[in-house]
Amino acid sequence: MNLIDEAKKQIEELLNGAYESAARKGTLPAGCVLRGTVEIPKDVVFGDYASSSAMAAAREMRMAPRKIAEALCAELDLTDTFFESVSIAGAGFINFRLGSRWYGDVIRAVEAEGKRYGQCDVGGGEKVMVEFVSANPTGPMHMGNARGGVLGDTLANVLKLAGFDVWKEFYVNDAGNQVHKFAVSIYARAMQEKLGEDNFQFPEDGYHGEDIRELARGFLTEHPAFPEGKDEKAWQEEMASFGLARNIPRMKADLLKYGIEYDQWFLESGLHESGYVAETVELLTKNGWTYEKEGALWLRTAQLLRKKYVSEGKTPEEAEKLDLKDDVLRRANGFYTYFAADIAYHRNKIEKRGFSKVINVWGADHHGHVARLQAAVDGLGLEGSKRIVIVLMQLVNLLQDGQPVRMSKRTGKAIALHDLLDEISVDAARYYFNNRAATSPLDFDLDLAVRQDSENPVYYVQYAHARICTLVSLLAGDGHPVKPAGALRFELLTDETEKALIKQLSAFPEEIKLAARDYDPSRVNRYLMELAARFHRFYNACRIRGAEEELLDARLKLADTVRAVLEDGLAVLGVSAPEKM
RNA sequence: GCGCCAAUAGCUCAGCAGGAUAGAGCAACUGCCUUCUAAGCAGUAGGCCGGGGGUUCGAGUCCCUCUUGGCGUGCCA
Repeated sequence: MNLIDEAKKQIEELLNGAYESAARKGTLPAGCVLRGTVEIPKDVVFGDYASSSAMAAAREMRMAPRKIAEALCAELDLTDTFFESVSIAGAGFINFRLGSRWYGDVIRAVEAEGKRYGQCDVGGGEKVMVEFVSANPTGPMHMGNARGGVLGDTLANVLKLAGFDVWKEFYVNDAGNQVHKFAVSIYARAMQEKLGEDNFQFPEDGYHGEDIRELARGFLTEHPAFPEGKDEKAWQEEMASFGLARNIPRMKADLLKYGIEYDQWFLESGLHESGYVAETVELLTKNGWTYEKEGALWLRTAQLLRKKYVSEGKTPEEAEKLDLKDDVLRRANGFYTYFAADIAYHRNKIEKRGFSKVINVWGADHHGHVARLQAAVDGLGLEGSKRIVIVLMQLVNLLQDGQPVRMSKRTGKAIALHDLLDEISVDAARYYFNNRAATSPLDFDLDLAVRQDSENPVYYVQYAHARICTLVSLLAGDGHPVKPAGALRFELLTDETEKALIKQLSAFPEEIKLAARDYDPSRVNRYLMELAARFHRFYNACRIRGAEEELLDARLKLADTVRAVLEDGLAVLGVSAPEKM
């Protein structure tokens, strides 16, 4: 149950009812509709909830906001509501103060719903896919992949709680140009092993990383006859398969260390082999969106984009002015581009597998691709602009000693994921990578992340959980087990820290809802920080052990309720909730 | 050139379907453990929310413009 929603809804109903009777009595003009929002004021002196309806209605009613507020308040009956008092303040805010019943309701709701507390049904069982990381299997994963992995996995958890039917997928680019480069690179290293470093030229645009040398050596161990018996091309093909067969399980293992598991690892090669890419391109041709030029087959991306922009509200003149380019789908050499495969892949997601929404976590450097992909899928008649959601993630700046470390796959300087985990815990990594909204760049300071002290905010949250666990078991030893909520007197919880803490408990379902709406799981981090902070404040202000019996029981229950929500919230993040620290 | 994203405390960032006196963490300073975990709490200090216009009863939040930074603009993926 979302008690914040309930409270807001109740205020709207109260005010609408008050307006109707005021209009009947003639204290307010009839025929108006109350607008304005209900929100939680920053400062509790203004009450627990505030409505701006009176100010919003001022113009339409031709009355001073405070006069409107007074007329509304005169008609309010708070009997049997969450609220005990109402007041008018400032320019015409109507401020509501919660009665004690509401606080008990929150704790009882968390107990009654158990693990379901925090869930909501905005998803309505809608089938959605979250595709994330999808790193090239031609080399080790780097920091950006780690962030994407944590972001995607956490987002999937949030969407599940919000009532979506979530499928997690990794798109394996095991076809196309970069696999060719991969094969050529291994081949060159293998030849160098055989002939000596200086006697075989390594391709300039090849992959220079040490991992390629290792793959070459591994290949030679299994194929001592190399380079005899087959031609260059055949060897390279075999090397590509060999390398992918090594790298893909390695990526799976690395991600699993972060607690990231996929429902499916989807192979790009399958789309090519089954003819699905060719068929998709044909479909675009049939729809009139392609043309041939200089031996290649082109997509009329510019035209598709203009159509998309106009349907999204731009005027045709504005759209015409944009400098847009078409894309190649099939090269002059007969091979399909990555773009063609990607269009086919999204057709597969939407048309073949029936996902009503596909959410892709991409690095911000791919942003130029977003609208083009959506427009292309529009061209297939599959509502790409509506169904494809791209969460753009700003890149990770790796810092050491406060100085940026340049990362480049080509020069092989990428910091590998499994190395990172040797340094810091999974908990710290998962919290750290989810600590910023995807839209803001993330500085990853190696020296800072390695520190296992209170510097890292994850410990602040975990500490609150551990503190409560100790407390609960200590009191159980004293003969004070946590009791069911039904028998407890929560109206005894009158301290400001107690009320603030309960209000934060009530916000959990709302936070999940907003995190799902904005595709922003980092909200959960901030929520938990605040919950932990309010607990620590309560803990310092209100003693539990030694308090009078009924108060002790109510406070202990409150603490234990916080523990449960911390545990569930940390679970969303994939972070453990330790009982001792 | 064009396009996307950003600019808030010394540092890193929240706050953005407009609301009251702009918040947190880190860093600095002052207090609080004979009583439930001090990985904690309380307090002090720190801000023309990049500049300028506009819409509004009301703008950090929306619109325009300028400045600065990141990224993109491949028959790469």
